[in-house]
Amino acid sequence: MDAVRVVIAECQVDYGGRLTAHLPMARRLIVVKADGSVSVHADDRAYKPLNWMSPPCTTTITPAAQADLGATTADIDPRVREVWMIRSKSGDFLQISVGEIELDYTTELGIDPGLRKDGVEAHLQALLAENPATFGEGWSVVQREYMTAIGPVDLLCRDELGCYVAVEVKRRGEIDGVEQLTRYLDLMNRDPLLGEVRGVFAAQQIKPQARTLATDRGISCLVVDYDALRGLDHAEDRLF
Amino acid sequence: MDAVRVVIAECQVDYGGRLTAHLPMARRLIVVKADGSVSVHADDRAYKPLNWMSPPCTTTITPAAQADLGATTADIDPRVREVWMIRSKSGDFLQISVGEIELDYTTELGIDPGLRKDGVEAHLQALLAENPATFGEGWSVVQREYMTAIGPVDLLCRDELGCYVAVEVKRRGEIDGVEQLTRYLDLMNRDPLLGEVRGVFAAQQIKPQARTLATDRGISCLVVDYDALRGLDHAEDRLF
DNA sequence: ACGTCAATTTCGGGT
DNA sequence: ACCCGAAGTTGACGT
Repeated sequence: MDAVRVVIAECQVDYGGRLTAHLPMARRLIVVKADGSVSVHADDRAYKPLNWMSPPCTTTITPAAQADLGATTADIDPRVREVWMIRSKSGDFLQISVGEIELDYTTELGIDPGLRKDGVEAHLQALLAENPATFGEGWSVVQREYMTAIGPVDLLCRDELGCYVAVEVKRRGEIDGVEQLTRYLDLMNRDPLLGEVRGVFAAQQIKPQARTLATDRGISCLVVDYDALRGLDHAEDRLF
Repeated sequence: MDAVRVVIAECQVDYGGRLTAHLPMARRLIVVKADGSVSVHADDRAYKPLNWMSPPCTTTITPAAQADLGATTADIDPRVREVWMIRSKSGDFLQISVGEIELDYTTELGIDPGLRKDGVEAHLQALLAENPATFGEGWSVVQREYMTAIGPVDLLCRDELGCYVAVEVKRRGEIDGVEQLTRYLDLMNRDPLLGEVRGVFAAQQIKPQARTLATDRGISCLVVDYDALRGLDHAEDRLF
């Protein structure tokens, strides 16, 4: 069924799976997408639903009269007209007890052309790789995504003295990124071929605690101006 | 305006802010909530919209004819009937160029009674705090959320010999949790008042890599059975 | 399939 | 307001 269904109705919701959750009866927006996913929204909390079921999952709709026959645990709310049971393969379930329905609209949307993004971490890494002078005069990039046993280092560089430097690139520099770079440096500094490897933590923004931790570990911090870098990039495009 | 608005329409979307993104013209589901948030959905990707604007933000709707007057950069798609400009205070914007509208429905949902959850990390921590024998005979809990300079340790305990033990509680134990506990232990072991502090990593599930890293650092791992603990809890309720 | 890491993460709680 | 950590995180990518 390749369509979206939008429902506004009184409903009560019970979820069981990685946790259990309950929503008392109230009027809400229910969206069923072509992928089978179901989400239940209140009129706040931005785009996050109160409760949901991710695809793949299957929905079974039962009239309240029949659902009643199987109900042994508790009385069914008399307002309930039908029960939607949505199950995933992992055993999660979302039970929506639907009362009065105010809107029930189904339509086809077709395939979406998809989203084009610009400005994510990968672009920042690419721009830095093309402009190693951002780190300092005489710096060069040895390799992007330099593989180690525990994962890829974003940029492996050499400084003006030829010393290796591992660069961790983040859009927003937080403590996790420093931990990540620390793990790489610990490993790389056991490799005699590389000699002593220094670390640079490069991000558009660096949180104070991340900077403190980095400094404490002898890692340099570099705040990168994405727009300026992109400008450099465009300037080069014009020159050559 | 305390209401939800559900629109199904042809639209093109342009976002600028922390990154830039573009969606070509296609039929989509647009949801405007009472908090002012706007989200644009395709019929897949579960509950995540293709693009959105989080509250607080303000929406200005302009008929295409007028929007055209201000258009200097590019021709406006002739299918566009009105332009929604949604702006946040931080300068992010979401521009939705709306074409043919298939559905436009607005209604009040009222205040939602809200979601009740059970089984999150806080509950696991509370159950462990009430049942320190889970860690071992003769263990006691000194404090929950024991504050350190770099954040709160989930549980500070004493073992059967009276030695301090820092416990990190997770629903799912992964490498980040081990790093977190390691930072706490590094700090606490500099405090002469505590003496030597050991570490315990307690979770419902522990990933192999997390276990390996923990063991390597002298941190004990404990897999906790949430249901059994809850059972203990209920048993106690009945006994006293 | 699993592990790793990014995300316009979002969301809630504390200081 | 910022900072921190949890989340039913979700999602993409590589092994």
